[in-house]
Amino acid sequence: MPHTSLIAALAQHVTLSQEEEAAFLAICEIREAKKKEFLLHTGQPTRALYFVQKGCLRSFIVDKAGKEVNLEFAVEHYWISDIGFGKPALLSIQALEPTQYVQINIAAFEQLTQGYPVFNLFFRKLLQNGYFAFKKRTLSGMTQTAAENYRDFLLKFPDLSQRIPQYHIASYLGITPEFFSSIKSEGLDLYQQAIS
Amino acid sequence: MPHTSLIAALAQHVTLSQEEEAAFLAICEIREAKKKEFLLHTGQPTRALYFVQKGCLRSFIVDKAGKEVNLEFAVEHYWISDIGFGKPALLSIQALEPTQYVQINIAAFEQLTQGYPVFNLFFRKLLQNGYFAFKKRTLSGMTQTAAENYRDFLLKFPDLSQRIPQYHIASYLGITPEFFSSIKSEGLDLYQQAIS
DNA sequence: AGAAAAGAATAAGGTAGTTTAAGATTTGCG
DNA sequence: CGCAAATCTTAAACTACCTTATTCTTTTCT
Repeated sequence: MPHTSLIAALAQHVTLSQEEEAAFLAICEIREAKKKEFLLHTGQPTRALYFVQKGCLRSFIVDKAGKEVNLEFAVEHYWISDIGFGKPALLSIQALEPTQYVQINIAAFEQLTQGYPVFNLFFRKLLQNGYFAFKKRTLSGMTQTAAENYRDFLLKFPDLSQRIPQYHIASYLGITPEFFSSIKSEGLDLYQQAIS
Repeated sequence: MPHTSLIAALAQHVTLSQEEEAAFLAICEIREAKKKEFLLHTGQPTRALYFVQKGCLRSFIVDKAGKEVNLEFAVEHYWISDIGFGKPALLSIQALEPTQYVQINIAAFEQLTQGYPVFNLFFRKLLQNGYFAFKKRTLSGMTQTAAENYRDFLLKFPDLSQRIPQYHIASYLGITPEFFSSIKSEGLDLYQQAIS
């Protein structure tokens, strides 16, 4: 059952009939990305959304100074995408590990909503969730110190710090790898507090 | 025609029949808020979204230190809301000027989508737009200097700096009123560049 | 396995933005 | 109008985080 986790993810938001489920699966493509492979480059029209079955993807932008800034990580059972469908993508999306994912073409999805309106609701909820999570993280980023944000990261992605380079985490936290290294060596107590 | 601007805002996203338009207007309530009046308090269940016809609303949170952090301003023809419908609101929403707005109850809206599925699409687009705009601003905030963010603010809300206290703008930019005051006195040239 | 490349730690010096505090100016309101 | 409260400015001391540079460690590639 290659789609088990995907079906479970759908069920979180909507209840589907057998027929709807099948129609949805028909537009899903299972794909593999090698480590460092790009699924989307900034500036390309956004054509798909992605659901990670195994591995890890990141979304990021390049700032004026040419530095990459990580926005989101998507590990097992996470959705990820740029958002301005049709418009040129703000973000790039890249695999940080060999990754197995489901690709859902937006045009095909729009088609699908014609015949099965329930997917409008599904997509709406997905967007709401993503927007909510992003807003929450942004707010934390604005009002907390870097060490506190790191603690939040560890709670949200318990094993990810063992799987990807630290400079990607630093970038996600909005700090330099050097400063990240220094808060780690000082502030491990914060994490101890968090998990205890 | 008290709803002219609202209808125009709908038309940006979807094409509606007379009947659909009427059905939508039936669930809209026109309201007035006095200056400083709250439309939503953090922690309350989110029940509505708002469309500003005249005036200005802000959304904000209170951080751990007790300080208010402004997230979004909504002036004429802007939508604003918390996003985690049903869940306790992350944000508070408050009027910064005497404001005339349209309130759309979420439960009533959900009802409406039963009979008129086009509103699922509408809402989805509204969310996409909001998410996109928020993401864009957040990214700018992360990669730009405060003076550059201020310039972007002036371009997006040309007259708002004359209408509301400056400390609200400072809060929106994520800086203190004192530092805001200092970048203003130095960096007006940036704005001159921007509008020329 | 061994060379090359990528990543991590540490340290010194620098800057954007904060804090605190005081004074100046504007606004709201009886 | 006139006073009180709210808002804005300036400035000095301070802090979180950055930059650059060097060394050490780990991973990747052939």
